[in-house]
Amino acid sequence: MNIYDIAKQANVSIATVSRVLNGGYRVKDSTRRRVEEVLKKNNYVPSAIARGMMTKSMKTIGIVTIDIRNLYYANVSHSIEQSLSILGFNTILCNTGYDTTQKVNYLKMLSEKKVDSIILVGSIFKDPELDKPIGHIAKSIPVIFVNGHYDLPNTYSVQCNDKKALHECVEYLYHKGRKNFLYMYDADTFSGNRKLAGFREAVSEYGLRSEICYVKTDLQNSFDKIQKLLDSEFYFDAILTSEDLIAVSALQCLIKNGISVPGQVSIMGFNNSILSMCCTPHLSTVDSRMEDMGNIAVKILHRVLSGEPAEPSTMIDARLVFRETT
Amino acid sequence: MNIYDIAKQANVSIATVSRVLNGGYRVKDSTRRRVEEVLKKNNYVPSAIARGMMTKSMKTIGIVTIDIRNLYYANVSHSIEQSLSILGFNTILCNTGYDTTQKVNYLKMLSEKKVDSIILVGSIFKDPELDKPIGHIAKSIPVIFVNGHYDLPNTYSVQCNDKKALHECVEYLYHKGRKNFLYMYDADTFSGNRKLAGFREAVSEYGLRSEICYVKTDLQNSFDKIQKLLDSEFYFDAILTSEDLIAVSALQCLIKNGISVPGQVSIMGFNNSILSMCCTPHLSTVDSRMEDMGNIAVKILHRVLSGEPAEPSTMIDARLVFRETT
DNA sequence: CTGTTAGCGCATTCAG
DNA sequence: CTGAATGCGCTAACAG
Repeated sequence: MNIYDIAKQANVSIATVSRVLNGGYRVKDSTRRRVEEVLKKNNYVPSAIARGMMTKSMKTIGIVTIDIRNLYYANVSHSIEQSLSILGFNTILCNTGYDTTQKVNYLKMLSEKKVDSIILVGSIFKDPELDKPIGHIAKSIPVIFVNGHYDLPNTYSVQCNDKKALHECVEYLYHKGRKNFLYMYDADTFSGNRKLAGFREAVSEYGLRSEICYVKTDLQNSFDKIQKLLDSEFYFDAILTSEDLIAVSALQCLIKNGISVPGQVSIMGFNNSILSMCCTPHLSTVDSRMEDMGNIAVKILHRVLSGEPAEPSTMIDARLVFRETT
Repeated sequence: MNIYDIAKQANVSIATVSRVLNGGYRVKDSTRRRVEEVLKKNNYVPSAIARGMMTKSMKTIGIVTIDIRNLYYANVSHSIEQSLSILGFNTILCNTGYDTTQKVNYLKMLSEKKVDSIILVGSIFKDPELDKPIGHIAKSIPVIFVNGHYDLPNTYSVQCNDKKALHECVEYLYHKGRKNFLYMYDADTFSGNRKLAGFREAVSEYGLRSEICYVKTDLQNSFDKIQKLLDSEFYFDAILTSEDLIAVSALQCLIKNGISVPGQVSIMGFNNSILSMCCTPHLSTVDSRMEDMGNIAVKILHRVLSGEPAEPSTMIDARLVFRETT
């Protein structure tokens, strides 16, 4: 069932059918109704792919993330997908994992499918192998980075001011009398690096003792690392993390060791995910405004696609949320 | 840059270019190499949409879920996406929410994009408005239900035996001496109904006192409901839920009220999500094998798409996992 | 307001 | 092994 069939049944030309399909302007009311009737009767569904052939657009965008099971990616992706859907776009989801080859491969698939844009959410590392593919793609379609940044033309980024947030966390706890800080992080992403930088900056600004510890995004691994630290000589009275999950694990470990939180040690997570409400005591954390990030990314994209000028880089502030672990 | 440009540069016809693009059979080694060189040099990317025009396939499937932020949907979707990616398919993600209109609209968009199949994960309710659209779609492409079921031709389902799982939970706690059961559920999905049925069946089989309570998938709402129940006359010593999140909330409420878990009350969640490990004590729960469900769904789909026969309906057993709340 | 025509970029006959 | 010709279903001029 295509427009030819419809045209025949309605006794019009395919051009007319196409017109009513696209808003029905410049077509007489009576014939439009006639065509619409035939359309309904046959349960006609236009082929977006034939349409895309002409318009050069399938009205779909690709979103590239590490792993949608991670609550941060899930939240941002959801917000992007919803905003996009309102604009009539569909979303191709790509879970690349941490492997560069995978990422390159996904980017290639998206290129072939002629997506209207690609949004990379937090999935970019300081990986030189990605420079070329991304640069190449940006030559034909806009590329948006959510919590990432590439200094390339036709590239836009929306970031959360993670650095400032970490700085403020340290500052807050310092004013509460904390002097020995542990920072646990799980990823070398752009965002991860900024958080780390914020921590380092603040810690040196206030002349604090500190330790930095890399862990996997995994409850057990974080737990073990904390336990090891507890058994070592490093004394800490404040733990900051790059992810709620890590903070939850740290919290559990401390409690198991009979350490009072926030009595002896303060803990803060990051992202304000549901996890922060599932542990006891409830976790203080940083609201990285995942939903806003997604919405803003789409707003920018929409502007770019409409040919309007758009900020190449926008940064929004996180918000500290204090609950029971500080 | 299209095959015409390539053909010209390589001094061959477009047919030859097309051949090397599709495996390079029936083309002399030397000319194939020549074409491949031109391909590389120009950084040629074939247009999946033009290809789709002929082949009637864009190599993409649609996955329809309620909300990817829900850990259950995220896990299943992730597993589907990954399996599909290996087969060369991309995935269009749709978060429909609970609104029927939205669902119908998404189904329409997917139809227009000519996806090779649609996988509905747990997103189907006993909603008669969906019968027609789904039935219509199934006429042209296979439709797979993950934790759902429609008795339509060209329709396949993979389900977790939720009913049996709930039955076993009750049975287990009964043998531990529990006699007063509370079941809290959050959704009227196919799966939700089966869980409820399993609970009812077991509770009546063992002659137990029981109460059933609907809550929103939301910490606060569950908490309030439990508190209200605590203040009422209904006494319970076992809580079963349709979702880990609800169980976590129940757990927190009991603890706040000074009730010992599992001393006085046992609690079990459902899904074995990361949430079950974030609370204290760790939640006993049901492993609904989210990853397996996704893999199986894709395996079935692959068979159907290859023209091989496939089971219209497959059911796998859940596994109870006992931690610290039972 | 409506119809005719020409592609979009590719896969696929069918000849050679 | 290779090329010429055709069509997938639609949009977009361009005429009328």
